[in-house]
Amino acid sequence: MKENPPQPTSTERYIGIGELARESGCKPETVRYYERIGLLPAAPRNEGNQRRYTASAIRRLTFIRHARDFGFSVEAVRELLQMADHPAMPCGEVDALAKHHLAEVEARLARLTAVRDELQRMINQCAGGNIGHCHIIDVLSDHRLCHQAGPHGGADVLR
Amino acid sequence: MKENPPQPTSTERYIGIGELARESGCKPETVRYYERIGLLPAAPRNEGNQRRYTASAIRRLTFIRHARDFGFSVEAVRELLQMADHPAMPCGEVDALAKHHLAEVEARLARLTAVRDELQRMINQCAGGNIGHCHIIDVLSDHRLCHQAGPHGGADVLR
DNA sequence: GTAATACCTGTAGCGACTAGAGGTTCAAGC
DNA sequence: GCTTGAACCTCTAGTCGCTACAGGTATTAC
Repeated sequence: MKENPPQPTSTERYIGIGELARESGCKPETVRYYERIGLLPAAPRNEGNQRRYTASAIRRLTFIRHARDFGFSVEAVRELLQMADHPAMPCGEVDALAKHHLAEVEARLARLTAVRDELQRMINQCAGGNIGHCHIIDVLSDHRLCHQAGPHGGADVLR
Repeated sequence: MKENPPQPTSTERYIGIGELARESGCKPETVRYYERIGLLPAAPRNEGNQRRYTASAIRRLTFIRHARDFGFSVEAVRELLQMADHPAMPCGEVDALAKHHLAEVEARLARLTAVRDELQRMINQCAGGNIGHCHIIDVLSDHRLCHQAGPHGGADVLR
C-alpha cells in the first residue's frame, strides 16, 4: 500500500511508529501506550490502518521522554504539555510545577542519602564472622542500632 | 470465643493482626500480604478463624519492615530472612547482599543528584516571562540544552 | 511470489502493596 | 442475654508506567 495519509501539508514526510520510537528513544509499545492514555494525540492512519507520524510527533514525544527522564510523573507531563501548547501564557505554573518536583527530588535524595550512610555503617562494622554475630543482621533486627532516629522514610524510600 | 490457640508454650501471650501491625509499623492488609507471599509463616488461628501471633512474629515482621525501609526488595528480604534463620552460617552472603544493595543505592543517588542539579539549573535560568520563552520548557524540549550528556538515567530515575 | 519485517488489537503481567465489598467474630456495655 | 461497633475474614481489583505476549494483517525487499 502506498503512503496516502489524511491531508495535511502534502510535502510532509511521514514515518511509522518504529522509526518514531527510535527517533525519540522509546519503544513502539510505549508510543501506543501514550496515545491510549492521551499524552499523544491519536495518530492519523494510512489505508492499511498503520499510524503515520510527522516531525511534530517526534518533538512531542521527545519532550515527553525528556520530562519523564527528569522524573516528572505522567500527570505532571500532561500538565507540562498543556502549558507548552500555550506559549503566550505566563510561565508561573511551569515554574511552580518544576519547583514542586525539585522539592520531591530533594526529599528523596535526603532519605536515600540517610539510607546509604546507614548501609555503609552496617557493612563497615561487620566483622565477617557468622550470622549469629553479624552486625548487618543485628541492625536489621533492631532499629535502635541505627544512627538515624525514626523510620528511614518508609518502604518506598527508593521511589 | 475464648483464646484457645494451637498449643505452643501455653504461657505465651497471643495478639491479633491489628496489634501486630501496630507494633511493627504496618497495616493488617500488609501482614496478610506477607503471609500470602510467604515472607511470614501462616499464622495459627483461633476457633473463630482469626490469626493469633506471638512475640516472634513481631520480631520477624519488624525485621522485614526494617529491611524494606532500607530499600531491600522483597526477594532480598526473603533471602535475608533465610540467612537470619541460620545463625551458625558464615555471614559472607549477607555481606555480599548488603554491598550489592549499597551499590544500587549509590547508583540511584548519582542519577538523582544529576537530575536535581539540572532541575535547579533550569529553574534558576527561568526569567519568569511567558511560556514561549520559558527556559524550563526549552530544556524539556531540547536535550542539548542540558549540561549532562546522555539521558538522565531513564524514566525510572526515581526508583 | 515469497519471506522477513513491521505493524495492528487486546489482554495480562511486573512490584509491593492498598482499597473495597460483603460477610463473620469478638469485646464491651447494659 | 442482647446489642452495638470494632476488628477480623476472603476475594478481587486497583495503583503506576510501562512491557510482553498472542494471534492476526500490512508492508517491504528480494
